[in-house]
Amino acid sequence: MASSSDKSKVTLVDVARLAHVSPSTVSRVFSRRELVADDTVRRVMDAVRALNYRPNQLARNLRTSESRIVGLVITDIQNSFYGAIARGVQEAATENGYHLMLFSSGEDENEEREYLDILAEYQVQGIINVPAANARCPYPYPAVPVIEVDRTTHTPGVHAVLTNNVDGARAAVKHLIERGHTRIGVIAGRQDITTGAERLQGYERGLFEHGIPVDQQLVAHCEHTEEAGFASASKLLELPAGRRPTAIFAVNNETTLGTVLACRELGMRIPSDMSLVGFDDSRWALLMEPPLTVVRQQAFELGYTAAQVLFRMIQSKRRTVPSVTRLEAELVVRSSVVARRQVVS
Amino acid sequence: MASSSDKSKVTLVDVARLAHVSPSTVSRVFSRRELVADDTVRRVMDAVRALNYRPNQLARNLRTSESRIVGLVITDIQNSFYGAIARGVQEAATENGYHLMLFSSGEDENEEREYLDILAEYQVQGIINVPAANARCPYPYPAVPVIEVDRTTHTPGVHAVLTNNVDGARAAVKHLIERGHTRIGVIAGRQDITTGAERLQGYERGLFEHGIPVDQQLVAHCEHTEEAGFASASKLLELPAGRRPTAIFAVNNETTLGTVLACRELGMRIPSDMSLVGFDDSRWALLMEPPLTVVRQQAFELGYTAAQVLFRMIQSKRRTVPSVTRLEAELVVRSSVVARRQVVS
DNA sequence: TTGTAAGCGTTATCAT
DNA sequence: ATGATAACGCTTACAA
Repeated sequence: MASSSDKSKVTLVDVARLAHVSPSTVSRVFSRRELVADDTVRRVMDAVRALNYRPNQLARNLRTSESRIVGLVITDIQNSFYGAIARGVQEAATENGYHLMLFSSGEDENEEREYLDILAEYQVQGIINVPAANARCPYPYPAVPVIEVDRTTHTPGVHAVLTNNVDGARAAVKHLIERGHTRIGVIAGRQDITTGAERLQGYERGLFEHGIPVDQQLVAHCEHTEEAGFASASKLLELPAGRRPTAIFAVNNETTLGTVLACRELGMRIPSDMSLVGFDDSRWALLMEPPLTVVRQQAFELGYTAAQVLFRMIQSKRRTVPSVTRLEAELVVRSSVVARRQVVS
Repeated sequence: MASSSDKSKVTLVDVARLAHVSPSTVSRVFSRRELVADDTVRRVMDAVRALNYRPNQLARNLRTSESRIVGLVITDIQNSFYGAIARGVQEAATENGYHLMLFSSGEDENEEREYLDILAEYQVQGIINVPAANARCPYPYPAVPVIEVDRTTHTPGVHAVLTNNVDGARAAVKHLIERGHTRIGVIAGRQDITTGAERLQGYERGLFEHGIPVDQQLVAHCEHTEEAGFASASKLLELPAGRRPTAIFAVNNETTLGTVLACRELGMRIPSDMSLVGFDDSRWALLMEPPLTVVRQQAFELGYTAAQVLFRMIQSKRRTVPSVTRLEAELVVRSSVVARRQVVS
């Protein structure tokens, strides 16, 4: 069992001493082994094993100024959508020999700012960020590349990997209209979050393309939370019969959840009393009764792609021209939309 | 706008030069400000702002050997149960001025081992780990404190924060029995994962307490995944009528999901054709039709508590006596269990 | 109250 | 192929 339970940290120098070589040789064994004689490598590695030596990355990184850490700041780690993004980022990071420092900002721009600061102080080599609403003057660190994912602040020079929200929302609205709905409510989210804004835009465009005017009474703005979605949906559902929507489009998974709960609370059946299309797929969308029709984002790919873009930036030192990647969203038709006898206007 | 877009890193020395003080003074302004004259502090802070200086944590930590990083290794970041644990850990970490390095092992003991190595190399001050199945000789780093969460390897000397799985499972079985079920199937998970083992044990004890013998035909072992749960549940559901269970208890959220899908696939209605109790609550359990009766774990608290224990260890240098904390699980009765006409045996 | 100097554990440069 | 030596950016005795 040797000395494997040594309390004190064992360093390069200890290994060097035991192997009867200089510290530089030990270092070379780890970085550029081909420059070291086979026999010496063996001796060094024996010592490494004997002492159970592991290089101190802090020291190594200080010297090389390569932390091999990337930062990920999301708004809510408990939302499975962001969980999937995180998994995508982690997979790409691992593939590239990087590691992940993770923060969840809770949609608070100050917290977010603080986390970005901390990441910079830890000399991360890149940051992937889901910018919180309102995130103002965003990136104080021209030295570290930042990729925005899911949402964007439109900061000049910043890369972004986003969903094609406009087309996703249009597809949802088109589906609803084709099934005979004309009074379509929308839980529109926040307009200072690009996903909310773009999805509302897609909603409006979808209506416009079918010659249906936007009725502001059917547009409910709210926080991107289950509670806010519940409240907003309730308002729509409590409209008098003639002005009440026959269908609702909710722009993210939290508000969709709130909408389902609101329907349940008011005793409205989906889809017979109210049709519903959500944004973001999830297990409960499938297991719900009826299974929910949704616009599915490529969550994992969002994270994975963002990380890819980041590593490409890191590799090719020079500032690449900022790109915006849009991943397509896909309408998944299940059973939460009823076909209405169409009254052609 | 000054020189805020400097490309090259600005260091303590730059600040010192600009403020006409020594590096140590600048350092003291950041660590022990009360030792520095007010006037000097002002001059230094002016320089800090002018240069947009941020301390290099890598260097600082190398010097102090305090990385202020804790590692978290979970098995699946996309599982909302572990997402909640991660959130708990992050919250506690932030409260204590620590930061989180996150890895998701995918239930692979080799990956897990690699991540633990990496964390050690980054000089993390503690590790919170959901040990993967089979994780053999677990912690090679007596120098860094490890807390196991959710599951334990029973390694001597390691702290653990776990759910009271036995009682949770007993409560589920008791509930089923009280509703008249005697043929209760169990999707038992893996026995080399303590959660699986303990929940099966709770199942057996629950039966025993009511004088019902364990029928091995009703015990299905499987991976902790949706697919495996689906397969195992299908086998149970396809048993000939007389030997088929009237109710199923599934030991985690993934296998519960698989079980629901299996029922759906075979056209069996819950609860009229088959009653079901799951382990782990989630949004879909609530939204399902019928809403699912589950044993709810305190996921967030699991993570938060584990981190608390860890920070207590870090603070009080000396090796504390290893503790096992058990958090209670709570039966949440919804509508997935039907009451049967009881045939008293 | 402030400055000097040594050193944390590595790697890079230059010799040999 | 290997070794001496000087950094990397910071903290901390110790001195002044």
